[in-house]
Amino acid sequence: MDRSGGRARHSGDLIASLSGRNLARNLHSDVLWELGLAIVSGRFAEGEILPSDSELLDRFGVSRTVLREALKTLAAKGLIEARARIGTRVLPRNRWNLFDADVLAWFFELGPEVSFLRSLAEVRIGIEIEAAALAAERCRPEDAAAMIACVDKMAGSETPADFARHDLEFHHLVAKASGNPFMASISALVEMALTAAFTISSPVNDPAALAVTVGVHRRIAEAIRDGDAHAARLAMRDAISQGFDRAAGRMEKEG
Amino acid sequence: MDRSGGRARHSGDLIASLSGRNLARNLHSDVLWELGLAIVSGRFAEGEILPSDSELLDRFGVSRTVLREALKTLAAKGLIEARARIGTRVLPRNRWNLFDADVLAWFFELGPEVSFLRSLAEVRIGIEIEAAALAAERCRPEDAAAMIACVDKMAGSETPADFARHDLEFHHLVAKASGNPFMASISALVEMALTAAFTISSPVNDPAALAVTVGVHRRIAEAIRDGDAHAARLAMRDAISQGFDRAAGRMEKEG
DNA sequence: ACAGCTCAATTAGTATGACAATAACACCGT
DNA sequence: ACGGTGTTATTGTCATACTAATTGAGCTGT
Repeated sequence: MDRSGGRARHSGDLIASLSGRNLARNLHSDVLWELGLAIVSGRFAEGEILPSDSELLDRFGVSRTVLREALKTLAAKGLIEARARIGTRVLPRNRWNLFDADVLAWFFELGPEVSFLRSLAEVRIGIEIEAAALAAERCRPEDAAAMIACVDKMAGSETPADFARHDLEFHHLVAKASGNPFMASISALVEMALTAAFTISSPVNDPAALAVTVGVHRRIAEAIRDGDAHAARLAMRDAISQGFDRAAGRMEKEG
Repeated sequence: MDRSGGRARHSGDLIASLSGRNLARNLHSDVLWELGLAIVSGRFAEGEILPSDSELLDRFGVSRTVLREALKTLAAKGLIEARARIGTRVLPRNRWNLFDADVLAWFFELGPEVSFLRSLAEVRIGIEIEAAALAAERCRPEDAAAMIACVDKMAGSETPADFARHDLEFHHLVAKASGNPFMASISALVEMALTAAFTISSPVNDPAALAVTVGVHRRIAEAIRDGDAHAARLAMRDAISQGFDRAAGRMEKEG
């Protein structure tokens, strides 16, 4: 119907741009996003059979090739499964690949609930605490120096976007210093998502909050530099839960 | 070449069966696996342009439809990116979706190195420690009872496969009790992968090791039942690192 | 009336060939 | 030397077949 229409990808666009993703404007990506959003939002419920090829063909006005490639992409992300004579079924949520950038973006596009953000923050705590501890044991002096420098840049940030970028960079440095590719991959994803959601509630306009945030990040960097895994754990937990509390508090106040 | 041939998916098959995946034997999945393995193994290096459509068409002897759907699936998993006139490029590893069941399976198919397994175990520690702590705070009495019952079944296991299944079930119960869908999703994936790798080094044939393993799992369940998040953390860390140490030790001993 | 079988209908899977859009590169005019 | 322009290779899209798999209805034999 409104295929050529509004194309309102608000938070999805933000996440997409943060992740360095090329928002290619090809047909199959349009269909993909529309179907992905419909599934994640529950308009196509779990276990439900979605319309047959020919009906979707009509609805989107694209060729079978395009439709099928979009469906294959959804299948690759674990959202659907196609079987002959049955149709294409929406898989239960526990089969979805929640750590896929697109799937996450679809959740955010729909205006994620606080419980969703909390779950994500909990994952972040688990992963990054461990990453900080590993970094304390493994990182080279120049890695630690880069972290300290990054904290200084955070302290000097003047806009929320600036602050968010340096914050992101800091956590990325820690993840990289952990020497664990999974840590780097997952924390990049989660941070990207949460940053998109939390940039609004930045501490840059509140000098006291800014000082606290910068201070706790400095504690992380110094603990890592000193090889103190235990202190690094504690400081990282503080940093993340503080950030979440601040954002969640503001969310509940505003909406 | 040997498209119709041996189809030797050893550890991949194990992971596939554990994950309840239907190993559909359609053409596009054959092409997908062959290309996926080639990329993960580095036969198509990061940043490299892989052969054009027409060349791959010849090589695999399939239609363009099939080839393109396989490529779209790889693109959905972040392994490749196609651009007109440029070709299809293998993306850098940090863009790969390492938490995809297929991608993990390809790594295991190639005989994962100890460092790879260690990285996975580290992720598991981070995630499951947090899951155990959350479970301690949130779970209902009947959840804790189910965990205790599961520990009993572990203690009574007689074959490595039995033990692995109950072990898996235990950690699944913890993840579910945490109330965090991401925890459940990621721990399911990681456990599945590590179980496939570690079933060999099961403690069932060593009564002393079995007692230790069962004991530490019982400590987890009891801490969760008592709402003691701190104790749950400690016990979970012990459980996972013990398991990894045992498996890694055996791997290095055997070759 | 029942059990089992066969066959038709439906749906996804595969094949093929054509054309459109894109972008690197060589070419040409200035 | 430079800037615009056309060529061309490569992916993107379309349309139309045909194949394979699987369900379910209807048929058949007992």
